[in-house]
Amino acid sequence: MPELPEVETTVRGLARFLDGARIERVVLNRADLRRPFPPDLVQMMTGARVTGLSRRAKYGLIHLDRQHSVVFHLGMSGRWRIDPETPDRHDHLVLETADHCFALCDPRRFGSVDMLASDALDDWPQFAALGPEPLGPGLTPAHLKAALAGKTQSIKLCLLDQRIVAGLGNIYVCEALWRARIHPRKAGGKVTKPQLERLVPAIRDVLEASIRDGGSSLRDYAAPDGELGYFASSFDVYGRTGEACRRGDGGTVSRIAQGGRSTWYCAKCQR
DNA sequence: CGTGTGCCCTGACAGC
DNA sequence: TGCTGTCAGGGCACAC
Repeated sequence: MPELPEVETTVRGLARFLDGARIERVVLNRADLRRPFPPDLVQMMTGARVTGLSRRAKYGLIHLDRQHSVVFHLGMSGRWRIDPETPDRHDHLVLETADHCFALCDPRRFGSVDMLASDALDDWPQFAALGPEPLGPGLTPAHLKAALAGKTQSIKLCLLDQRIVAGLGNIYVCEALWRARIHPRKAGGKVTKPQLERLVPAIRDVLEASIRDGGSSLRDYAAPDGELGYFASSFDVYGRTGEACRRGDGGTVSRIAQGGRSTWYCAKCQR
């Protein structure tokens, strides 16, 4: 499910019921996802109070009052189910507070759960390698200009590289390139300055719009099996093979493969 | 170094 | 009603 907006929405949804609560019970239903669960995860979380939740790139963080933070990644198919009515065979980690139950469900198991000292999060290799947050002050045309300099790789694949910008995935890269009218096959190093100046707000706008959509669904988040997904109706190109370009330029949305994944774009307006 | 490929895993859907 | 093939929001290990 998750790119940055979905993780942000998930973290906000979890925070509503988990922030400040004491974790009374922790159940692990298997030993690993992408990686083994931390060996001391259950012991550290059981009885701990949650002091806050946050997000970095596509990672969600649960901060505990024991100088440690639990870091989760939802991979391709991960989601948190709040107060599920029935268990799911892919609920791998389950947390219980006095009032609520939280199940980390991930059928494909591409996700991960790690635990780190809260004051050393920035040193964690996975975090240290990340580029700037796209919604923070670090994402500027100048940053992209420098990060993309000399790149022969396509701009599509460059934007999926979490070292260049942190948190974009396949959907929102397609959407941002469409908004900025940049051809996905254009070499990263050859994207012009005017294009970069369009790309930065395009990235911000598409992420912020999606977070707003997610936020509007938070109202029902506590519903049994409440689930946050993508808002496909709001996509302009993703998955729209053969449809008319929503810019109204007479172009048609094409689908190509890049790096083994699909890209959708309009050849008429994206150059 | 930068770049390209394949794999991890389950489930949904199309076509026969 | 099966089967089979393809594809899916991510990231990493490896080969060149």
